[in-house]
Amino acid sequence: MDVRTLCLGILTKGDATGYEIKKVMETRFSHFFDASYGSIYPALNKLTAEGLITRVNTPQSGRPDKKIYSITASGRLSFLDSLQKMPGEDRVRSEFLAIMAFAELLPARHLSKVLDQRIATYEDHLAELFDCENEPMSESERFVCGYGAAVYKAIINYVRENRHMVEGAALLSETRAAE
Amino acid sequence: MDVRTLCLGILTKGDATGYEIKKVMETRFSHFFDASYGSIYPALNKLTAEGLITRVNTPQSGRPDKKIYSITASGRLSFLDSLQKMPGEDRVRSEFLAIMAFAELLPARHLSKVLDQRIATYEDHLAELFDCENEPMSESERFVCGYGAAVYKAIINYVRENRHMVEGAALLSETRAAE
DNA sequence: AATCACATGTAAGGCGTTACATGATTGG
DNA sequence: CCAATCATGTAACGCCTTACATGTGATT
Repeated sequence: MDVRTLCLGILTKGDATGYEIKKVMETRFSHFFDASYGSIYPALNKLTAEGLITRVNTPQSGRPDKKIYSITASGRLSFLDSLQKMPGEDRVRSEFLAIMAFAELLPARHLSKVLDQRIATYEDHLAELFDCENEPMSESERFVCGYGAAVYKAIINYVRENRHMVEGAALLSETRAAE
Repeated sequence: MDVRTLCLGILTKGDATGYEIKKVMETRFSHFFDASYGSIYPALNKLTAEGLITRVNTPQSGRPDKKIYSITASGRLSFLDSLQKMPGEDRVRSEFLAIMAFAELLPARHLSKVLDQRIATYEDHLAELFDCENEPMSESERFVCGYGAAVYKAIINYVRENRHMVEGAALLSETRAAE
Protein backbone atom coordinates (compact mmCIF):
# COMPACT_ATOMS: atom_id res chain seq x y z
CA MET A 1 0.00 0.00 0.00
CA ASP A 2 1.65 3.18 -1.18
CA VAL A 3 0.87 6.81 -0.45
CA ARG A 4 -1.25 7.10 -3.57
CA THR A 5 -3.53 4.23 -2.53
CA LEU A 6 -3.92 5.39 1.05
CA CYS A 7 -4.91 8.88 -0.14
CA LEU A 8 -7.58 7.22 -2.24
CA GLY A 9 -8.74 5.26 0.80
CA ILE A 10 -9.00 8.33 2.98
CA LEU A 11 -11.14 9.96 0.32
CA THR A 12 -13.62 7.06 0.50
CA LYS A 13 -14.47 8.41 3.95
CA GLY A 14 -15.25 11.89 2.64
CA ASP A 15 -13.90 14.81 0.64
CA ALA A 16 -10.68 16.38 1.84
CA THR A 17 -7.79 18.63 0.91
CA GLY A 18 -4.18 17.46 0.74
CA TYR A 19 -3.55 19.24 3.97
CA GLU A 20 -6.38 17.42 5.72
CA ILE A 21 -5.23 14.08 4.38
CA LYS A 22 -1.84 14.69 5.91
CA LYS A 23 -3.54 15.46 9.25
CA VAL A 24 -5.44 12.17 9.15
CA MET A 25 -2.23 10.27 8.53
CA GLU A 26 -0.50 12.06 11.39
CA THR A 27 -3.24 11.36 13.89
CA ARG A 28 -5.23 8.16 13.22
CA PHE A 29 -2.62 6.41 11.09
CA SER A 30 0.71 7.58 12.42
CA HIS A 31 1.48 4.30 14.15
CA PHE A 32 1.56 2.35 10.92
CA PHE A 33 2.01 4.86 8.12
CA ASP A 34 3.49 8.21 7.37
CA ALA A 35 3.89 10.40 4.36
CA SER A 36 5.18 13.89 3.76
CA TYR A 37 3.62 16.64 1.64
CA GLY A 38 6.32 15.90 -0.88
CA SER A 39 4.64 12.59 -1.60
CA ILE A 40 0.99 13.45 -0.94
CA TYR A 41 0.59 16.39 -3.33
CA PRO A 42 2.14 14.63 -6.30
CA ALA A 43 0.03 11.56 -5.52
CA LEU A 44 -3.16 13.64 -5.60
CA ASN A 45 -2.17 15.16 -8.92
CA LYS A 46 -1.54 11.76 -10.36
CA LEU A 47 -4.84 10.38 -9.09
CA THR A 48 -6.63 13.37 -10.63
CA ALA A 49 -4.91 12.82 -13.96
CA GLU A 50 -6.02 9.19 -13.87
CA GLY A 51 -9.62 10.15 -13.18
CA LEU A 52 -9.77 8.36 -9.83
CA ILE A 53 -10.48 11.58 -7.97
CA THR A 54 -11.72 15.04 -8.93
CA ARG A 55 -10.69 18.43 -7.66
CA VAL A 56 -12.60 21.62 -6.89
CA ASN A 57 -10.64 24.83 -6.38
CA THR A 58 -11.80 27.21 -3.71
CA PRO A 59 -10.07 30.58 -3.87
CA GLN A 60 -8.93 31.99 -0.56
CA SER A 61 -7.54 35.33 0.44
CA GLY A 62 -3.81 35.35 1.05
CA ARG A 63 -3.38 31.60 0.80
CA PRO A 64 -3.01 29.13 -2.01
CA ASP A 65 -6.36 28.01 -3.39
CA LYS A 66 -7.88 25.29 -1.27
CA LYS A 67 -8.28 22.19 -3.42
CA ILE A 68 -10.96 19.83 -2.29
CA TYR A 69 -10.68 16.32 -3.62
CA SER A 70 -13.51 13.82 -4.08
CA ILE A 71 -13.28 10.19 -5.08
CA THR A 72 -14.95 9.10 -8.31
CA ALA A 73 -16.79 5.84 -9.02
CA SER A 74 -13.77 4.41 -10.79
CA GLY A 75 -11.60 5.55 -7.88
CA ARG A 76 -13.80 3.54 -5.51
CA LEU A 77 -13.51 0.45 -7.67
CA SER A 78 -9.77 0.82 -7.95
CA PHE A 79 -9.41 1.15 -4.18
CA LEU A 80 -11.61 -1.89 -3.56
CA ASP A 81 -9.32 -3.84 -5.85
CA SER A 82 -6.22 -2.77 -3.92
CA LEU A 83 -7.88 -3.75 -0.64
CA GLN A 84 -8.49 -7.31 -1.77
CA LYS A 85 -4.86 -8.18 -2.30
CA MET A 86 -3.34 -10.11 0.59
CA PRO A 87 -1.27 -7.70 2.65
CA GLY A 88 2.51 -8.03 2.50
CA GLU A 89 4.67 -8.24 5.59
CA ASP A 90 4.86 -5.28 7.91
CA ARG A 91 8.01 -3.29 7.46
CA VAL A 92 9.72 -2.10 10.57
CA ARG A 93 12.94 -0.25 10.93
CA SER A 94 13.96 0.56 14.47
CA GLU A 95 17.09 2.54 15.09
CA PHE A 96 16.44 2.08 18.78
CA LEU A 97 16.64 -1.71 18.63
CA ALA A 98 19.64 -1.53 16.33
CA ILE A 99 21.42 0.46 19.02
CA MET A 100 20.23 -1.81 21.82
CA ALA A 101 21.69 -4.81 19.98
CA PHE A 102 25.09 -3.30 20.69
CA ALA A 103 24.34 -2.00 24.18
CA GLU A 104 27.54 -3.42 25.63
CA LEU A 105 29.46 -0.86 23.54
CA LEU A 106 27.56 2.08 25.02
CA PRO A 107 28.39 4.27 28.04
CA ALA A 108 25.93 3.31 30.77
CA ARG A 109 24.75 6.90 31.28
CA HIS A 110 23.92 7.38 27.65
CA LEU A 111 22.13 4.06 27.49
CA SER A 112 19.89 4.97 30.40
CA LYS A 113 19.04 8.27 28.76
CA VAL A 114 18.08 6.49 25.56
CA LEU A 115 15.86 4.06 27.46
CA ASP A 116 14.18 6.83 29.45
CA GLN A 117 13.50 8.79 26.32
CA ARG A 118 12.10 5.80 24.53
CA ILE A 119 9.61 5.09 27.29
CA ALA A 120 8.58 8.74 27.35
CA THR A 121 8.09 8.82 23.57
CA TYR A 122 5.90 5.75 23.56
CA GLU A 123 3.87 7.08 26.46
CA ASP A 124 3.22 10.19 24.37
CA HIS A 125 2.16 8.10 21.41
CA LEU A 126 -0.14 6.09 23.64
CA ALA A 127 -1.72 9.25 25.04
CA GLU A 128 -2.37 10.52 21.50
CA LEU A 129 -4.11 7.27 20.62
CA PHE A 130 -6.30 7.59 23.69
CA ASP A 131 -7.26 11.09 22.58
CA CYS A 132 -8.34 9.63 19.27
CA GLU A 133 -10.60 7.18 21.04
CA ASN A 134 -12.85 10.00 22.20
CA GLU A 135 -13.51 11.13 18.66
CA PRO A 136 -16.32 9.60 16.68
CA MET A 137 -14.90 6.63 14.83
CA SER A 138 -15.90 3.54 12.91
CA GLU A 139 -15.34 0.11 14.45
CA SER A 140 -12.53 -0.58 12.01
CA GLU A 141 -10.69 2.59 12.95
CA ARG A 142 -11.20 1.71 16.59
CA PHE A 143 -9.66 -1.69 15.92
CA VAL A 144 -6.63 -0.10 14.26
CA CYS A 145 -6.10 2.41 17.07
CA GLY A 146 -6.54 -0.29 19.69
CA TYR A 147 -3.89 -2.35 17.91
CA GLY A 148 -1.46 0.53 18.10
CA ALA A 149 -2.23 1.06 21.76
CA ALA A 150 -1.72 -2.64 22.52
CA VAL A 151 1.69 -2.61 20.84
CA TYR A 152 2.78 0.58 22.55
CA LYS A 153 1.74 -0.79 25.94
CA ALA A 154 3.65 -4.01 25.31
CA ILE A 155 6.76 -2.03 24.40
CA ILE A 156 6.61 0.28 27.41
CA ASN A 157 6.05 -2.66 29.67
CA TYR A 158 8.84 -4.72 28.16
CA VAL A 159 11.39 -1.93 28.32
CA ARG A 160 10.47 -1.15 31.96
CA GLU A 161 10.74 -4.77 33.02
CA ASN A 162 13.85 -5.68 31.07
CA ARG A 163 16.07 -2.62 30.78
CA HIS A 164 18.26 -4.08 33.48
CA MET A 165 19.45 -6.65 30.92
CA VAL A 166 21.11 -4.05 28.73
CA GLU A 167 21.99 -1.69 31.55
CA GLY A 168 23.77 -4.55 33.25
CA ALA A 169 25.69 -5.39 30.08
CA ALA A 170 26.84 -1.79 29.64
CA LEU A 171 27.98 -1.47 33.24
CA LEU A 172 29.94 -4.69 33.04
CA SER A 173 31.85 -3.66 29.96
CA GLU A 174 32.66 -0.29 31.48
CA THR A 175 34.01 -1.96 34.58
CA ARG A 176 36.19 -4.17 32.43
CA ALA A 177 37.39 -1.18 30.44
CA ALA A 178 38.35 0.68 33.62
CA GLU A 179 40.54 -2.16 34.83
CA MET B 1 20.96 3.57 11.08
CA ASP B 2 21.42 2.50 7.50
CA VAL B 3 22.54 -0.81 6.02
CA ARG B 4 26.13 0.36 5.88
CA THR B 5 26.24 1.09 9.61
CA LEU B 6 24.54 -2.12 10.64
CA CYS B 7 27.00 -4.17 8.58
CA LEU B 8 29.76 -2.42 10.46
CA GLY B 9 28.03 -3.26 13.74
CA ILE B 10 27.68 -6.92 12.89
CA LEU B 11 31.38 -7.04 12.11
CA THR B 12 32.19 -5.78 15.63
CA LYS B 13 30.94 -9.20 16.78
CA GLY B 14 33.33 -11.10 14.52
CA ASP B 15 34.50 -11.55 10.95
CA ALA B 16 31.90 -12.49 8.38
CA THR B 17 31.10 -12.67 4.69
CA GLY B 18 28.33 -10.68 3.02
CA TYR B 19 26.29 -13.83 2.85
CA GLU B 20 26.64 -14.44 6.57
CA ILE B 21 25.76 -10.86 7.38
CA LYS B 22 22.54 -11.28 5.46
CA LYS B 23 21.80 -14.44 7.48
CA VAL B 24 22.26 -12.57 10.74
CA MET B 25 19.87 -9.85 9.62
CA GLU B 26 17.31 -12.45 8.57
CA THR B 27 17.41 -14.30 11.85
CA ARG B 28 18.34 -12.19 14.88
CA PHE B 29 17.39 -8.81 13.42
CA SER B 30 14.52 -9.53 11.07
CA HIS B 31 11.91 -8.06 13.41
CA PHE B 32 13.40 -4.59 13.22
CA PHE B 33 15.61 -4.48 10.14
CA ASP B 34 15.99 -5.97 6.74
CA ALA B 35 18.29 -5.52 3.82
CA SER B 36 18.78 -7.28 0.51
CA TYR B 37 22.03 -8.37 -1.11
CA GLY B 38 21.58 -5.45 -3.44
CA SER B 39 22.28 -3.12 -0.55
CA ILE B 40 24.66 -5.23 1.53
CA TYR B 41 27.33 -5.94 -1.08
CA PRO B 42 27.68 -2.35 -2.23
CA ALA B 43 27.78 -1.25 1.42
CA LEU B 44 30.66 -3.63 2.13
CA ASN B 45 32.57 -2.34 -0.88
CA LYS B 46 32.08 1.21 0.26
CA LEU B 47 33.19 0.44 3.81
CA THR B 48 36.30 -1.26 2.42
CA ALA B 49 37.10 1.73 0.24
CA GLU B 50 36.79 3.97 3.30
CA GLY B 51 39.14 1.79 5.30
CA LEU B 52 36.56 0.92 7.96
CA ILE B 53 36.77 -2.78 7.15
CA THR B 54 39.24 -5.03 5.37
CA ARG B 55 38.68 -7.95 3.09
CA VAL B 56 40.42 -11.30 2.63
CA ASN B 57 39.62 -13.36 -0.47
CA THR B 58 39.37 -17.10 -0.09
CA PRO B 59 39.22 -18.91 -3.43
CA GLN B 60 36.64 -21.68 -3.67
CA SER B 61 36.00 -24.29 -6.30
CA GLY B 62 33.02 -23.60 -8.51
CA ARG B 63 31.78 -20.64 -6.50
CA PRO B 64 32.63 -16.97 -6.30
CA ASP B 65 35.57 -16.30 -4.00
CA LYS B 66 34.47 -16.11 -0.41
CA LYS B 67 35.28 -12.64 0.91
CA ILE B 68 35.77 -12.45 4.63
CA TYR B 69 35.43 -9.00 6.11
CA SER B 70 37.01 -7.73 9.34
CA ILE B 71 36.45 -4.43 11.07
CA THR B 72 39.43 -2.08 11.49
CA ALA B 73 40.23 0.18 14.44
CA SER B 74 38.85 3.22 12.64
CA GLY B 75 35.77 1.18 11.75
CA ARG B 76 35.20 0.49 15.44
CA LEU B 77 35.52 4.16 16.29
CA SER B 78 33.17 5.16 13.52
CA PHE B 79 30.56 2.65 14.67
CA LEU B 80 30.85 3.80 18.28
CA ASP B 81 30.16 7.32 17.07
CA SER B 82 27.03 6.23 15.21
CA LEU B 83 25.80 4.39 18.29
CA GLN B 84 25.92 7.49 20.46
CA LYS B 85 23.44 9.48 18.44
CA MET B 86 19.97 9.49 19.89
CA PRO B 87 17.85 7.05 17.89
CA GLY B 88 15.17 8.49 15.60
CA GLU B 89 11.59 7.31 15.66
CA ASP B 90 10.82 3.76 14.65
CA ARG B 91 9.45 3.53 11.16
CA VAL B 92 6.58 1.19 10.63
CA ARG B 93 4.60 0.56 7.51
CA SER B 94 1.83 -1.97 7.86
CA GLU B 95 -0.20 -2.88 4.83
CA PHE B 96 -2.27 -5.11 7.09
CA LEU B 97 -3.41 -2.22 9.30
CA ALA B 98 -3.99 -0.03 6.26
CA ILE B 99 -6.42 -2.65 5.00
CA MET B 100 -8.04 -3.11 8.40
CA ALA B 101 -8.74 0.61 8.56
CA PHE B 102 -11.17 0.04 5.69
CA ALA B 103 -12.52 -3.32 6.84
CA GLU B 104 -16.13 -2.29 6.28
CA LEU B 105 -15.40 -2.26 2.54
CA LEU B 106 -14.16 -5.85 2.54
CA PRO B 107 -16.07 -9.08 1.90
CA ALA B 108 -16.37 -10.85 5.25
CA ARG B 109 -14.85 -14.08 3.96
CA HIS B 110 -11.77 -12.36 2.64
CA LEU B 111 -11.36 -10.37 5.83
CA SER B 112 -11.39 -13.53 7.94
CA LYS B 113 -8.78 -15.11 5.72
CA VAL B 114 -6.55 -12.08 6.11
CA LEU B 115 -6.91 -12.17 9.89
CA ASP B 116 -6.21 -15.91 10.08
CA GLN B 117 -3.14 -15.52 7.93
CA ARG B 118 -1.86 -12.63 9.97
CA ILE B 119 -2.10 -14.59 13.21
CA ALA B 120 -0.35 -17.56 11.57
CA THR B 121 2.46 -15.36 10.25
CA TYR B 122 3.13 -13.78 13.61
CA GLU B 123 3.07 -17.17 15.30
CA ASP B 124 5.78 -18.25 12.88
CA HIS B 125 7.84 -15.18 13.64
CA LEU B 126 7.44 -15.82 17.33
CA ALA B 127 8.57 -19.43 16.94
CA GLU B 128 11.67 -18.28 15.07
CA LEU B 129 12.53 -15.91 17.87
CA PHE B 130 12.18 -18.71 20.38
CA ASP B 131 14.58 -20.79 18.30
CA CYS B 132 17.08 -17.97 18.54
CA GLU B 133 16.82 -17.99 22.29
CA ASN B 134 18.46 -21.40 22.46
CA GLU B 135 21.54 -20.14 20.67
CA PRO B 136 24.36 -18.60 22.65
CA MET B 137 23.69 -14.89 22.83
CA SER B 138 24.77 -11.73 24.61
CA GLU B 139 22.39 -10.09 27.06
CA SER B 140 21.78 -7.23 24.66
CA GLU B 141 20.80 -9.58 21.85
CA ARG B 142 18.54 -11.40 24.28
CA PHE B 143 16.91 -8.08 25.15
CA VAL B 144 16.31 -7.30 21.50
CA CYS B 145 14.83 -10.73 20.74
CA GLY B 146 12.66 -10.57 23.85
CA TYR B 147 11.37 -7.19 22.69
CA GLY B 148 10.35 -8.70 19.38
CA ALA B 149 8.67 -11.61 21.09
CA ALA B 150 6.76 -9.29 23.43
CA VAL B 151 5.46 -7.26 20.49
CA TYR B 152 4.48 -10.33 18.49
CA LYS B 153 2.64 -11.80 21.46
CA ALA B 154 0.78 -8.55 22.01
CA ILE B 155 -0.26 -8.48 18.35
CA ILE B 156 -1.43 -12.09 18.25
CA ASN B 157 -3.36 -11.57 21.43
CA TYR B 158 -4.95 -8.33 20.29
CA VAL B 159 -6.04 -9.70 16.94
CA ARG B 160 -7.52 -12.82 18.58
CA GLU B 161 -9.45 -10.83 21.15
CA ASN B 162 -10.63 -8.03 18.89
CA ARG B 163 -11.14 -9.41 15.41
CA HIS B 164 -14.84 -9.45 16.05
CA MET B 165 -14.78 -5.66 15.83
CA VAL B 166 -13.77 -5.65 12.17
CA GLU B 167 -15.55 -8.87 11.30
CA GLY B 168 -18.74 -7.41 12.68
CA ALA B 169 -18.28 -4.23 10.62
CA ALA B 170 -17.75 -6.21 7.42
CA LEU B 171 -20.80 -8.40 7.99
CA LEU B 172 -23.00 -5.40 8.66
CA SER B 173 -22.04 -3.65 5.48
CA GLU B 174 -22.62 -6.82 3.45
CA THR B 175 -26.05 -7.20 4.97
CA ARG B 176 -26.83 -3.61 4.05
CA ALA B 177 -25.52 -4.17 0.52
CA ALA B 178 -27.74 -7.26 0.11
CA GLU B 179 -30.89 -5.36 1.02
C1' DA C 1 14.44 -34.15 -11.14
C1' DA C 2 14.12 -30.40 -8.57
C1' DT C 3 15.03 -27.38 -5.08
C1' DC C 4 17.74 -25.43 -1.53
C1' DA C 5 22.03 -23.62 0.37
C1' DC C 6 26.12 -21.52 -0.85
C1' DA C 7 28.29 -17.16 -2.84
C1' DT C 8 28.78 -12.52 -5.15
C1' DG C 9 27.55 -8.85 -7.68
C1' DT C 10 25.25 -4.93 -11.08
C1' DA C 11 21.75 -1.87 -13.17
C1' DA C 12 17.54 0.26 -13.37
C1' DG C 13 14.10 2.01 -11.29
C1' DG C 14 10.72 2.89 -7.41
C1' DC C 15 9.36 5.30 -3.70
C1' DG C 16 9.92 8.53 -0.71
C1' DT C 17 12.24 12.37 2.20
C1' DT C 18 14.37 16.89 2.84
C1' DA C 19 14.95 21.34 1.82
C1' DC C 20 13.30 25.12 -0.47
C1' DA C 21 9.67 28.61 -1.94
C1' DT C 22 5.64 31.72 -0.26
C1' DG C 23 2.72 34.04 2.87
C1' DA C 24 -1.75 35.46 5.82
C1' DT C 25 -4.13 34.70 10.19
C1' DT C 26 -4.75 33.46 14.92
C1' DG C 27 -3.68 32.47 19.63
C1' DG C 28 -0.71 32.67 23.61
C1' DC D 1 5.78 39.42 18.89
C1' DC D 2 6.50 34.69 18.08
C1' DA D 3 4.90 30.35 17.03
C1' DA D 4 1.66 27.54 15.14
C1' DT D 5 -1.90 26.63 11.77
C1' DC D 6 -3.48 26.92 7.35
C1' DA D 7 -2.20 25.79 2.34
C1' DT D 8 0.27 24.09 -1.84
C1' DG D 9 3.91 22.69 -4.43
C1' DT D 10 8.85 21.43 -6.79
C1' DA D 11 13.58 19.64 -7.29
C1' DA D 12 17.27 17.14 -5.83
C1' DC D 13 18.74 13.48 -3.85
C1' DG D 14 18.98 9.15 -0.91
C1' DC D 15 18.25 4.75 -0.05
C1' DC D 16 16.88 0.50 -1.09
C1' DT D 17 14.43 -3.22 -3.80
C1' DT D 18 13.82 -6.02 -7.84
C1' DA D 19 15.34 -8.40 -11.46
C1' DC D 20 19.09 -10.10 -13.73
C1' DA D 21 23.55 -12.71 -14.16
C1' DT D 22 26.26 -17.14 -12.85
C1' DG D 23 27.20 -21.63 -11.16
C1' DT D 24 28.18 -25.86 -7.86
C1' DG D 25 27.01 -29.37 -4.60
C1' DA D 26 23.91 -31.55 -1.41
C1' DT D 27 19.52 -33.04 -0.23
C1' DT D 28 14.83 -34.76 -1.09
